[in-house]
Amino acid sequence: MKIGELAKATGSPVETIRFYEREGLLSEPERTSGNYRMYGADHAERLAFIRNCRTLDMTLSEIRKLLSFKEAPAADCGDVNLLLDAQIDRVSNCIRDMKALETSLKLLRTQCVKASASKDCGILQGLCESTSFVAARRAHSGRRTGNGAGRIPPPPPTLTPKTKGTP
Amino acid sequence: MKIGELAKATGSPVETIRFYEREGLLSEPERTSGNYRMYGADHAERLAFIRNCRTLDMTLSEIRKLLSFKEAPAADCGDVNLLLDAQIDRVSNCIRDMKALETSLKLLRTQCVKASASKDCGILQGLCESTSFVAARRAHSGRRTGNGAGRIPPPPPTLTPKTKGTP
DNA sequence: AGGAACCCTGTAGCCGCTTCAGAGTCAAGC
DNA sequence: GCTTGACTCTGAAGCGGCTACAGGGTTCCT
Repeated sequence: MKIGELAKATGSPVETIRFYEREGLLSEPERTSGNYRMYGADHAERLAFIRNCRTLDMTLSEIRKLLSFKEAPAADCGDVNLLLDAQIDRVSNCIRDMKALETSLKLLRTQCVKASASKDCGILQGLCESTSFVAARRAHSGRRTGNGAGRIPPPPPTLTPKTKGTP
Repeated sequence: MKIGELAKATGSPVETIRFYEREGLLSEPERTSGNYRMYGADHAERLAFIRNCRTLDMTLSEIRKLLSFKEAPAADCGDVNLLLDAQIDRVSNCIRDMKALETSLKLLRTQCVKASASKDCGILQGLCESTSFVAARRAHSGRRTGNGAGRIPPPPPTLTPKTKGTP
């Protein structure tokens, strides 16, 4: 099938399929005389696997690992379990953090029940101060070094104005 | 104070402060004769505001809006409430989705309790199929058009191999 | 005077796509 | 045969929110 058909069959955008090919997740398919990609059932299956993993929020590098396990059918699958456990951990932590965030937001929201002038708005004032509303969300969530485009979400700042000074 | 002092005072990396300046969230400060940025208390306050908002996972464009409300002290703050409500909504939806994800992952995890050969691993097999493990996580979470680097998290695929065919 | 610790600008990288520009291919209908 | 339109191709750039360099300049302390 052509790329558009594969796209329809799996529900993935065409561009994403080409992207996975560039990334080495999908092998390069045969081409027609007109240079169109032609896919078979094996490609569709592999793509479905990838999309399933993505739906479970795994990174592409994790998916790469899983695919390599799939390709070594005699190997020990213990690492698959580890990988999944790590993912479950990440998601659980994320839920915990998001709940704290929700609490902070709702608390902040109570500071201004009815519309008034901005200068009297308890929300804007709350956002100026440091401690109370934001306190819940600090530390934890093992900030994976490297980048910051937090999927699962950003573990951003730690905010606690230190009394300045150069020690 | 110099940028490093501001950084220490607010707990934000120096590079982030420069980044906010480039993005127009912080105004350009005065410079010393040696071209060093020199900040005052007003900058520190504004930066604290921004970091608080980021801690609450607001986007920079939302923060820009909030800052503009702050700067128009006579304006109606109803939109601040709306903005916060939208954020609360997003976070709540995210939590719901993440819980479904957690459920899927844990279900999948039960498919392989003890390490064996990859080819017999229930997890890898589960990831090949489409329905069961992944089913929880479909539709909803209003995929904001534009980009895909989902903060709060990605609303990825919809996977349901349609019976192919060109209708 | 020398060296450490800071600061500057500018650019590239992270993730997982998405979107675009500009061109080519192919099947159907006239 | 010729046009139309739907598809496909490549390559590069953009999103968000930073982070991390490289290659220099400035200040402060000894």
